[in-house]
Amino acid sequence: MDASDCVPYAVAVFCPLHQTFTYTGPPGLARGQRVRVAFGNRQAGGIITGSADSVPTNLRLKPIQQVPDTEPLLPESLCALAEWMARYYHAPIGEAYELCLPAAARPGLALPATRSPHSLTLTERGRALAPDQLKGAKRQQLVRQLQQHSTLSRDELKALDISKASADSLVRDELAAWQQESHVRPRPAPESNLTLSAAQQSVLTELQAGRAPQLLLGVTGSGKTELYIEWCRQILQQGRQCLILLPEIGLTPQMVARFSQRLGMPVEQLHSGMGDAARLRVWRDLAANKVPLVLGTRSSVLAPFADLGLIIVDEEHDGSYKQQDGVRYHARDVALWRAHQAACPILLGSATPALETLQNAVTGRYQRHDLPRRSDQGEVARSLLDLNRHPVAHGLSAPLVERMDDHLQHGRQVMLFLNRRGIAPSMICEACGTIQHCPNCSAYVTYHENPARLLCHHCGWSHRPPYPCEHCGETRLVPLGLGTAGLEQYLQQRWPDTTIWRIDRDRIRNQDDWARINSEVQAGQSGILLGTQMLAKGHDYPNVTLTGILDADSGLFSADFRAFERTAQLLTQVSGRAGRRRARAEILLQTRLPEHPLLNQFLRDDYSTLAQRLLDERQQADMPPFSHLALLRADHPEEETAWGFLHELSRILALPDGVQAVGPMPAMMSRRAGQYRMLWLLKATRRAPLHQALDSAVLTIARGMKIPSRLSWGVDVDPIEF
DNA sequence: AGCACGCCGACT
DNA sequence: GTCGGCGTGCTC
Repeated sequence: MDASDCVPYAVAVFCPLHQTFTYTGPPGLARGQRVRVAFGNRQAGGIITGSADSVPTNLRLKPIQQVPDTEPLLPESLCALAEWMARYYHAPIGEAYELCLPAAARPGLALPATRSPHSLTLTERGRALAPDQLKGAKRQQLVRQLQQHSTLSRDELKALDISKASADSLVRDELAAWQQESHVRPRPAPESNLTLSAAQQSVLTELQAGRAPQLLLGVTGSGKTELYIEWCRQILQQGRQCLILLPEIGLTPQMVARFSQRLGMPVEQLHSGMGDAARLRVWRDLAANKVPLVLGTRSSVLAPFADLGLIIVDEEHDGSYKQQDGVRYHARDVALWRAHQAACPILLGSATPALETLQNAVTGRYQRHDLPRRSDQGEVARSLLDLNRHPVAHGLSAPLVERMDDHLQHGRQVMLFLNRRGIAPSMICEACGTIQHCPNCSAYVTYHENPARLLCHHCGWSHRPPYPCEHCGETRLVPLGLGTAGLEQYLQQRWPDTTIWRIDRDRIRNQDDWARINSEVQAGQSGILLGTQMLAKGHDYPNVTLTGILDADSGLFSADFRAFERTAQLLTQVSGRAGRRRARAEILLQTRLPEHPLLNQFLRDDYSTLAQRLLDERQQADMPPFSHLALLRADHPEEETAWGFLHELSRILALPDGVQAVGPMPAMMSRRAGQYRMLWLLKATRRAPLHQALDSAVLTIARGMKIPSRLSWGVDVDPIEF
């Protein structure tokens, strides 16, 4: 092609800069097409955002090096999403676009052909067979499943706990065959194989008629999931696509199995554990409208749905929806934007909605629906145990131990909840009394047994004892406080014949561990569950009749204004695990502050009432959702440099009316992985002036300020961590 | 973010 | 004399 035929294009280059770059290329390239360009003295991937309207005349434009695809890979809906994210989150434009592509597509090079995975289907003989004639329980189960679902993918087989060996044995007998998954879009079974309760049916009817974003308030096990599935079935039957967002730990294989069983069709998932190739396949099939439903974690809200018909955000209050590095987006808020753009319904589900969400329901921006508890759920009695008035050993007060004995003797399960924030197994020096810090972070180290190690949960630093005290150098460090590991030892010793399930990050590394322990506990054998925050995300535990919250106070003293909200959610969620289908369940909260208003309100009020009171306090204090926050962040190996950078910015920047600033000040975790973190907090009642302030801050930094070397900075809109 | 250019300290 | 420390500046 003659160079004179070339036309200028605006390209979002994948680098952290707040601007597009102009390149020349052959005419006819479209917005959303991938390119590879020479950038400085290296190559980089990018996306064409449009033709360049004002061509800079003073510089020589470089030509686009490669155009790997003939069509735009990024559909218009995702281009619009990237543009909106860059604007709303004040993120570099290239990073926003890059985030919308699967990792395999980011270098701007030709993509490998993706092969769809194999799935199992019955042969003519297999379809005619009565499963009972077959030998082998697994084989029978598999044939039954296949007769119900027609095909099962490898993932679904795994979810049903059927090995490849059992499948292969059917294939050998010519009852089933592996086939390349067809390119026809799976369809749900037309009729549900379960009946909704009257309450569920009436809420579903309301939901389907709703227009605005909708909030579904219902405890775990109130039947939210069945509602989700039945609504999805309706949307899928119209030939449209559904997105189900789940928190990080919530994406269990059981959830996938439940959806695919009830819908009678395979469903796809997207989560961090998947490889680039698998992700790319789902991504492309979504764009081609060959995948009708996705269950996914945070980043799946950025997937290229061709015809989005419904978005459901389960556990919408969950913190794992907020990305904490790079483009700091909130998947729930992005989901709201996408639903608006696609003009499709969106449902936020939670037993403990975020205060922001509840307030939107109060003002009528969202429609609220309450799903009542199931009638077979028993009463729950909540009470406080004053730790000042009872003897305590290993974190357990005498009355709690007594109640535990009683419940265990009756063959019930007991759940103990330990908030890591409160009772951390830190290391104290016997010689001088210093509690040991991580050498890289402003956090205490924690102590782990088996193998014995000091380690930092924030940067991964670890050291084998003996370790010299950071203050006096003596090697006389002993564990202080109580972690789950230490408590587990004690429980085992005190109740030697009782099963103890430990549920924390050390014991549960992946979805399989999580699924296994959940089904073990659900089997109902008497025992003690001991766990941290993860318990709040557990499933129904019908045989748990006693819940002990060992440190109800922890979290009450955090400087974070969301501390009470999070505590109320945590206490409600943990309490919600227990006492289903049992006449009476007990929840005991151990506290040193028996007069604390939040704890006392928790005893008598439900979450909605409690949350309304917290909202009133937020209004008094002019905090979110009654005002809006944004952070400017600076990280640097030297505290002074990080502070100086933000201070300089605060000096130069003229803030619009209605925007207040706080700081610069150290972040709550002021040092992490050897970097000091400083924050400059902006607050405003209305969003417009806040965004105006952020725009000029970004412009000032990018154009006018010299940025010290090794300094990293960024913006966090609607921050949840300070 | 990368990457080169450039200007001062201890090494074969 | 140079190898390399990282401060500074730039990327169409």
